[in-house]
Amino acid sequence: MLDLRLLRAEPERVRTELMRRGSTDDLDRVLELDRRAREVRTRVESVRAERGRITKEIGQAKRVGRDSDDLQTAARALGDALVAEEAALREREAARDELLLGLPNLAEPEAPAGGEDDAVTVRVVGTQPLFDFAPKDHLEIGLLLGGIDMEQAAKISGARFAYLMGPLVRLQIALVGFAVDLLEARGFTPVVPPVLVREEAMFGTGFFPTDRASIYALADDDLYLVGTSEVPLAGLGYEKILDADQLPLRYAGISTCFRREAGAAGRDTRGIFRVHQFDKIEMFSFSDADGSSAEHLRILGVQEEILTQLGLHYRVQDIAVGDLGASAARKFDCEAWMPGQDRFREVTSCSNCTDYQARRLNCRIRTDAGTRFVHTLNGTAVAVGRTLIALLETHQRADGSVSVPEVLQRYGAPAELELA
RNA sequence: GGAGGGGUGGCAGAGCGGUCGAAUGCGGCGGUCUCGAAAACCGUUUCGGGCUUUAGGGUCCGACGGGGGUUCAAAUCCCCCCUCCUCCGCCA
Repeated sequence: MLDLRLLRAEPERVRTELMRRGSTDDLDRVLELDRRAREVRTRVESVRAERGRITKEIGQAKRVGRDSDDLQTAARALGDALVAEEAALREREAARDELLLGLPNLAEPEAPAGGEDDAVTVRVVGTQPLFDFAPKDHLEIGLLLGGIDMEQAAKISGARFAYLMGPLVRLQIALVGFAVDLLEARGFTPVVPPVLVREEAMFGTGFFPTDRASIYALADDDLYLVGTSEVPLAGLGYEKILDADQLPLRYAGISTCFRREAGAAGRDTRGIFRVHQFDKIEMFSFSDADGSSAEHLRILGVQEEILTQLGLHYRVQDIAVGDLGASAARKFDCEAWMPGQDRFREVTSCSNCTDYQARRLNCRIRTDAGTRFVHTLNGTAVAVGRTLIALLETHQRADGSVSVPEVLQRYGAPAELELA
């Protein structure tokens, strides 16, 4: 959520900023609704003040045993007059807030202009793996290894589900162990969070109302399956005033993630690249306003460290403003080379949400000048499914067997994955 | 799932229709005292919002888990929800 006071004080600046992201329609309506809401609020509050004065007088009269019927009549009249005004106030403020909630965050000035196709490549790391045979894609390899069964998953759960089996489970466990060790060494406290959350958490992180269609909802309970542990990790700061001295607070969430993939019909239908359920380790930081850009780069650094240690060829993309999620002010994606697709595909993503989520979550620190919203940041450490794809395809051999990076062997993975 | 008891400021804890944004204690901050410190003593100490302001403030409204209701008036009475605790049942 944007700062309403900023909208009032510098509407032109906000308009220019929102123009970069392609949407200014609601801004003027928010300002107009706000003006109208405050108009009523001023009236309502002065009537309430008047009634309060009379009510106090009644109390005094009662104590002395004096008659107060006239005062009571006057107070009742004021109260009756308030009913309609208060309803109007609620209505106008609700209308204003609903639109305000839908406005996206202001982008960092450095974020590239444009949309989906306008991401700027920051750097390319490693070299493209070369094969003296036609490289297979991860599904072929997975089948040869006996590590993936999607046909049977389709029968019991539907499209975009998979059984991960045998050697790939070993690989996942090693990946998780490796990542948790590295993250803890970088100051991130490991967390296994709730994956079912209330709608407040979804609003607080900005997934509602914008991305409601991508979230699974339970039919019989008012709970939602998280699409990322970013949601419950952000929830650690919900309605809280944090200790400023303890920032940045860093957490690494380990969870299964659930996504409906509505609107992605027909896209990436092969294999486990885009599925409804996957496991992910996610970094999340609560930072102060001054430190968030540095924290963002720090998170990106950890992501690159992981990809490098896994022996993957990747590039870093600076995402253009038009392609940012509602909460993000700046976003970097790491795209790993996937030989089976012969191109770079997203494996991690990290966003600086500045104070946008914090304002919705009401997560603050106390300063000499009062309370201030923190900044929140999130970034993928390991998205298991997509990382497996990159690993299998990058380290494959002609017969379909796969060599395993040394770091993962240290965490219990076999030196190579043999054909089933 | 059943029965009962709680949710009040950073924490503990009183208040149970009006003078209560809230006693008291602890903690925090400022000061007195001291060479310095401790102790003692004095003062101060919630958050959100409207209006206003020569920018330090002034003024008013709202908030006692959340929402609704009764009343001239609700922390206090009634209803619903959330949540914590105790006991019973069930369970990895």
